[in-house]
Order: sequence, then C-alpha cells, then structure tokens
Amino acid sequence: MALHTPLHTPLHSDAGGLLSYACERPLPAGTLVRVPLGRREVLGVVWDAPEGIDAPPGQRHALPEGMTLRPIAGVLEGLAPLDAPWRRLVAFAARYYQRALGEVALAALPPQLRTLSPEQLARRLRRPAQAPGATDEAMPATETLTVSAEQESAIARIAAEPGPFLLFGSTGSGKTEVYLRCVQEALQANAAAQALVLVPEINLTAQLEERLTRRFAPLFGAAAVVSLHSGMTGPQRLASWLAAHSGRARIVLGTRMAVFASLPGLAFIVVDEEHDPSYKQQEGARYSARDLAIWRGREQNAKVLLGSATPSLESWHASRPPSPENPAGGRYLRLHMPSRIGAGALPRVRRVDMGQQPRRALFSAPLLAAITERVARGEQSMILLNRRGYAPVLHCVDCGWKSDCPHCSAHQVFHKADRSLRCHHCGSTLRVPRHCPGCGSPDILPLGRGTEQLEEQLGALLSDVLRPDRTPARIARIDADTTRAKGALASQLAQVHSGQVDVLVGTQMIAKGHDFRRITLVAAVQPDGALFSSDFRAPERLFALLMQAAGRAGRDAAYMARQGTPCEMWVQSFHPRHAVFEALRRHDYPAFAEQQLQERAAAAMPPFAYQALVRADARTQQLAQGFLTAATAAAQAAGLPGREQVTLYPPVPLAIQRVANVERAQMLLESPARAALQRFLSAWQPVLQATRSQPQHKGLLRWLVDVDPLVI
DNA sequence: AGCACGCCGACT
DNA sequence: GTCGGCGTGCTC
Repeated sequence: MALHTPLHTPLHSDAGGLLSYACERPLPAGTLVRVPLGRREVLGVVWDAPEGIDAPPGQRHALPEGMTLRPIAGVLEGLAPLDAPWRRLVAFAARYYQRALGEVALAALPPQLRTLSPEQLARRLRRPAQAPGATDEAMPATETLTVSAEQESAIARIAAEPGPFLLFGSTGSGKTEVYLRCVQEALQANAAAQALVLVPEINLTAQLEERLTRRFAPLFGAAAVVSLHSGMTGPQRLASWLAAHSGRARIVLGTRMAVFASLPGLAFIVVDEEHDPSYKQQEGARYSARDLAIWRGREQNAKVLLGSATPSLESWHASRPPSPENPAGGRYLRLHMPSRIGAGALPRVRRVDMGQQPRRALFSAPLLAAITERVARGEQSMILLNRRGYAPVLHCVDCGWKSDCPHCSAHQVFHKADRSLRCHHCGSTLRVPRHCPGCGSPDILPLGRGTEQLEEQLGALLSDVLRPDRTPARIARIDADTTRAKGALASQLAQVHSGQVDVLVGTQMIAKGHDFRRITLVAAVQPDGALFSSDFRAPERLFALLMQAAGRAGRDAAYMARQGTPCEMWVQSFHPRHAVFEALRRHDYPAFAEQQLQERAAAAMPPFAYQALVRADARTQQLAQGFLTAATAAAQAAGLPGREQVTLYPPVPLAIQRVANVERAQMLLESPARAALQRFLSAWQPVLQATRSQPQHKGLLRWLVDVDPLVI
C-alpha cells in the first residue's frame, strides 16, 4: 500500500512535491503521519492521489528507477484526518503563491505537532492544556445590547444573502457588534458550526478575545473561544489548534496565520480591518489572509464578512454595483453604516499650511495652542509621527557626512535615549560619535524628526502648562522602542486609559483599534512623506491611517457632551489642499476611493491589473539583475503559456537597494488577467529554477516570487 | 528545510 | 595534529 505526502522541503529541491511511502493499511487522506526522510523523521500529511485535481502542477511524484518505498514511521493517533476543504485550501495557496505544497501544509500546522513525541502528544490529547482566556470562572450573563437600525439592516442582509460582504462602517459605527451578532446567529443555527475571526495584529487579539469570551461563554461554554497567533507559546498554540480541529472551539480569533486553521465546521468568517497590510504575509509563502479567507469561504460554504472604515481599493472595487463599465463590480455585497453610535461626531479636520509657519517648526502655533487648551481642560491629545527614534539621520555641518549604515543603502537612525545610531533595516548599532567620522568636526546635528524628539520638544513646549488639578502636563510615547518588553504596551495603554497621560505621542501603533475614551484631539504632524511616494498605494495607506487615527477621537459620546467641545483631527502639511486631506476633511472615503480608482483604471494598475514580483538577492546588483534578465530571456525563448497577456518589466534595484550587504533587484509582471498571470508563473517556475542552477548565476543568494504584492 | 559530506584556516 | 567554516547535494 503506497501513500503520498508533502513534506517541509523547498520547491527547488527534488523532493519539492509529494513523496511516497509504504504503509500496511490504507490511510485516509488528511491523516497526520510521521515518515522517515534521510536520517530524520518528519511530519507529513497523507495527501490525495497525485493525479487528483489537487496535485500541484509541475511537481513530480514518480519514484526514481530502482528505488524502494520506505515504510511510514507511524500515525499520529487520536487526531481526525484534516478534511478535504483544508487540503484544498493548502493546495490552492501553494499553487497560487508559487510555493512548495509541503512548506504551506506544514506551516499551517502548529509547530509542536512536529516536535512532540507520540507519548507527549497522547498526553496532550487526553488532557488538553488550557488555552488562555478559556477559564472556568462563571461568566457574566449575556450582554443585552440594542442595535441601531443600520446595524439591524446589515445583520438582516448578511443573514439573507450569500455574500461575501463588505461592511463599510465609520469608526464607531458598531461593526464589531455586527460581527458578534452574525457569528452568534451562525453558531446557533448549527451546533457544529464554527466561526473564524481575523484581526490584523496580535495587539488587537487580547481585547477582542475578552469581548468574545464575555459574550459567548454563556452561550457556547467557557472553552468556546480560542486565539491563534504567533505571539502564543507552543503549547498554547497546539491547544487552540486542537480545540479548533476537534470542533470543541466554536470561535477562533487570530491573525493572518489563523486563516489556515483546521475548522471542520467553518460557517462564518470575519476579516476585521480588511484593508490592513498586515494581512499580507511578507516572507515564505506571501499569502494574503484576506484573499484566502474569501477563497476558503466560497470553497467551504462559509459566509465571509470583510469590515473596514477605509476598505482596500480591491474590495471597494469588487463591491461597486455591477455595470458595463465595471464588470468586476457586484462580486461583494457592500453594506454601509455611516453613523457613529455611542460615540460623538467625527472630529472636525483642521489643516495647517506649514508653508505659512516658521521654518523647521515641528508644532505650528495653532496646534500647540489647541493641545495646551486640551491639557488645561483635562482632555487627552494624541500626536502621530510615523518615524521612531530621535532623528532619521545625523549629519556633519562641515563636511556633509551622514550617518549612513555601513551595510545598507539607508541611514542609521539617531536614538537619543541610549545615544545610539541604529539601522532599522539590518539592526546594526553604533555609539553616536562625538566628532564627525569624516572630518573630526564636533558639529554633528540631527536631521529630521522622530517620536523621541517629538516627545522631548513637546515636553519643553508644555513645561508651564498645568492640568486642572494644577499638576504639570504629562506626556507618554508609545512606539516599537517603548513596547519592546513583554506586557509593556498593555501597561502603557493602561496609563493612558487611567488618565495619567495628557498627551500621547507615537507611531501608527497608537492609531489602531485602541479604544481611548478621553481623547478629543488627534494630530498628524508630518504626514507629507507618503504623498509623493513612488509606491502607488501610499495615498491609500495614508488615508486609511489618518481616518483610523481620527477615529480615536471622541469615542465616548457622553464624555464629549459633558466636555461640551468638539473633537478635532489636525493635519500639518505643506500640501494641505492635497486630495487625500480634502477627502479626510469631509470624512469622505467613497469620494477618495472613486478618485483613486479612476487614476488606477487610467494607468491600468491594480485592481484593474494583476501583478507579481520576482525578486533576486545577490552580493552584487549586477548578479541579481543578471539572473532576472536571463530568466526573462529563457521565458521568451520557451514561449511560455500566458506570455502574450503578461507584461514583463526589466529588473530594477529595490527602493532600499542593499540590506545587510545583500544587493536586491526585482522585476514586475503585470497582466489584465489573473489566470494568465497564474499560468505564466507556474510555467516559469521550473525555468527560474533551471536558470538558477546555471554556473554564471552561482553567486545568486536567493530568489522569490510575490504574487499580488502590496509594496512595489 | 535539515542534515550529511567535504575540503581549507586558527587553536585545545 | 584537530575543530569548524559554509558550499553542494540528497531526502520517497
């Protein structure tokens, strides 16, 4: 009896496809097995017959002449086989994102399944470790909340239509409550039903898990809600995964990796903040969890609900009404919830023309006055600057020396707190020199601003400002540097919530999701960088970030009414009339999206075209580009399928050309047809591998394909 | 991916 | 004399 399994081996190796083993009794597809590979024993999944529809194309499975099958080492007892929809999802993801089946399959399983001995696993199955949050404490009774007419109508549409749905709701419109109601309905309709709730960041799982548990433990049991994300320990992840796989867990809450959870009863999928770039994995198989959620929902007959106040242009486009001009429209059903409930009005947007302000001022006079007023009234302000450190670069006044990273084509960032120069790309760190390394001059100065400097300057500017209790204003900074330690973010957020902090300074980290009740002013002090970026998605990201930041203000209607002042979103810019800020001022995402989509359509860019990148890393730029050029020539010569519908652009250096002494080049592929691009990439894969093994490309360090890249 | 084998520089 | 650098090759 022979069986076939994908193993964690790369596509470029000969063993990239399915390997075959002997087995005494037939095992159903999806069974987890231990098999010998060389002198190791590794985890495998019994796969469908290689000639079946799920066979990854171009991957061989024929046993070489004269070789005999080795027997499997054992079966992971006590685990139901992974079902066909899970296997199809994994096979699709591997095919679509051009990776080895085994890599995707094994990455989708909890790492502990690979390392635990059969005895250890048996023990864990007998006595499942407690997943965090799944406590035995009695939970308070179900919240009884009323929903608005808008929410009610969205819920009704979701119940009645097949979807997928795009829930377009302003910050504070109660999207989460809609998610919860829909999940509840799906789970109550069927005792075996399960729901998957995806959030973009680990930071956001804790508070949502708490809310889900509070709501659903009384209905479905204390162990009904589990989390799944990379911040969990091995045993926690295994426990959650097993709970999902066995059907004991009814709701799985997680980050992008959770889209691969085994969920035999999957009936409903929520993708919160669906526009968030974190849903795109940026290494290994570069999948989009949002896109896979849509695919999985269709395949497994689960309804999919995407939610955002600033949807991705892809999702917005898919949810436009279908028409002759927009044949792609109508794929998603758009549900609109414009009203804020329980929250105050959206903040008034105030733009400051920095061209009219004293040069080099970080804070304009009117913004500073507004912050001062808030402090005096005991209200909180939030200042956003998307750049950590004190200054992005140090420079010498006399000779022009700059703090360039010795290993990267980037500057080392000045961190004043520990007097270091740090490269944010390779991590290299130096002590700040006293004198210019170029000419010995003592006149070396920081250039530009980071959050550390923002905090320092604001401290000086507000030094005389008193809170209502006559104590000095307090400033806190939250960014990747202040939250490195475990639990640091939570304790810093707690300080903000408790009212100890008057002004919160930070990077985009503070714009996401956190429910601050007393913030009445939000300011973006230097958002211009993204306006003229070479990345065509930069305006979309900036708009989303600013809208999300604006949504942090005035979240508590009762508080706002007591204070009696309107909340504000301030934007300091040298281009205050830019379309991004005009749309922000009107809180008008639809207008912004339509304008962006027109530009994209005119330029034949996504979502009107499909893209892929092939990247090459080498010691020299010439070597990296040479590989891509040769692979392009080989593709032309071979006349690969789909070629006539795919445009191949010449290789170029990446925006940051060198990182950690590795030169990086990439080329863009573009096609109006996703299927043609897919056909071409699949056919090109072996050509790229063959090119790689030619002697003239020996110096190539690695190459990779990014399908539907977010960053060009 | 892991893990072997294999051939060239600084140390118990 | 050996320990160990990572280049190359293989795994049903």
